[in-house]
Amino acid sequence: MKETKRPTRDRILDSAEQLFAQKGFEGVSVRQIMNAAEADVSLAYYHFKSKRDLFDQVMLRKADHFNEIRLQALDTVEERHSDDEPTVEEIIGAFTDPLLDLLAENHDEWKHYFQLIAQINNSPEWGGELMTRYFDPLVSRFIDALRKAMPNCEEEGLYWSYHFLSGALTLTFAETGRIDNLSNGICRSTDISAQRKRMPRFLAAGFLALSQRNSS
Amino acid sequence: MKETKRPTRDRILDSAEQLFAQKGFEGVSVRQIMNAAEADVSLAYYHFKSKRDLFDQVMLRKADHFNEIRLQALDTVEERHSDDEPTVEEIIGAFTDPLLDLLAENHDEWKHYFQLIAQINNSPEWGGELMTRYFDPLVSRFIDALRKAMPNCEEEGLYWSYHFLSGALTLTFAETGRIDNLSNGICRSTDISAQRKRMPRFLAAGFLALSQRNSS
DNA sequence: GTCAAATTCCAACGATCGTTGAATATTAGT
DNA sequence: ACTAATATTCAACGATCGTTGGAATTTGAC
Repeated sequence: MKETKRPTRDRILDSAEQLFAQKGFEGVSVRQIMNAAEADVSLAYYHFKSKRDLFDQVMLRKADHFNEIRLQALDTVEERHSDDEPTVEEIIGAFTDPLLDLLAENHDEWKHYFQLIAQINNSPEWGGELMTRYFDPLVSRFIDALRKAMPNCEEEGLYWSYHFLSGALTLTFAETGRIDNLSNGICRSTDISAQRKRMPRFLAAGFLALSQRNSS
Repeated sequence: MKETKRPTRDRILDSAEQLFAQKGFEGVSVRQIMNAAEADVSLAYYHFKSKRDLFDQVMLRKADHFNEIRLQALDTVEERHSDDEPTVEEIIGAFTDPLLDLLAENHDEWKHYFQLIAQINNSPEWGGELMTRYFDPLVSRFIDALRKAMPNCEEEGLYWSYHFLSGALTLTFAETGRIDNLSNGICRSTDISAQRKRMPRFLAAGFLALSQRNSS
């Protein structure tokens, strides 16, 4: 039986995604990436313009699908509530659950991309620019939906709530193993169902707590 | 008037802290650090054993103070409630407010250390180990306090709640400017008082939402 | 002022970095 | 089979990497 090999360009992107996610952009050399991809160093510069371009293509490759499934989930939620308003927890679930589904169903394929985003999001150098470029249109749609679900929420509270959500979500993606250490094995970084059960509820409660204008 | 210069070792640590925070460990060379510190390259290896040792000393330098002020804040809260139980929001406030105070009162001195921790916490390579090494004793004490304040909370929910807290907190520390972009200037990454007003309330609501054992 | 210790400067090491040009092999269209 | 485009290999470029040994200087105790 003939072994059909994965195209070189894809193998490079795969290796780059994994190594960038583990060591960061500067922590990995082009040679290491091409070693992992089992291809000559110079092929990196045949298929991509530069190391930075390779990095951008890694980000781009999955960003669309990343956004689409969440947009679909939001559409589904909104269609289901054609006459009334969806709950905050439902909206947040549409934001987080599709990603947790990806991880649960195809962990090997998505794990490193998620870890990459976790690092980007918390990088002072790239976090502001890259996250904005790749995910802001989607995020804005979700914030619109949340604003409708919490008409009394002040704008500032809405954005800070999303910010807290973003931090909680991306740290979960990072799968650093810290929660495993801290909890002495009670929790596991890779336990997707534990996350799905708790994250939307935790975050929805936070949103609602900031949605009530009050003095204190 | 004689200009008394900051000791070389401290200048190296200062520059290293800033550059590691901005570009990551591998993103900065020892030469760049020593240039910023206005000292010869080889002095890095007189005062420290290696680049990695320099990094560890940067982490260590402020970790103790980092932990102490929060431990004090927790003690104060517990003393204030010698007869009853402190609220979840008070405990979380003791965890976050001392840090926000540092940032508010001495932003230039602490900003980069906070950003460094934000990156470490989300790094698959170092997050698990380093955060555990430097902050776990303190975190365990806070989790103990939270467990007492929410006696019905299941252990797993408790740890996941802290995990979400940790992600929200560290992303806030990262000051990436993303919330500035997303909110069109309504929120600013550096607005400490906005964070202090919202973070404990948001997170306390999340904790409480997961503290009630229920079926769903 | 002397002398030893602590600190700084200078020059360089081998290794690895991102990147490139040109030669070679493979594929696809005719 | 011939050709043109696509893909891969090989060797190397200058720059920079982390690190070191040793000479020169500054400091502090007596």
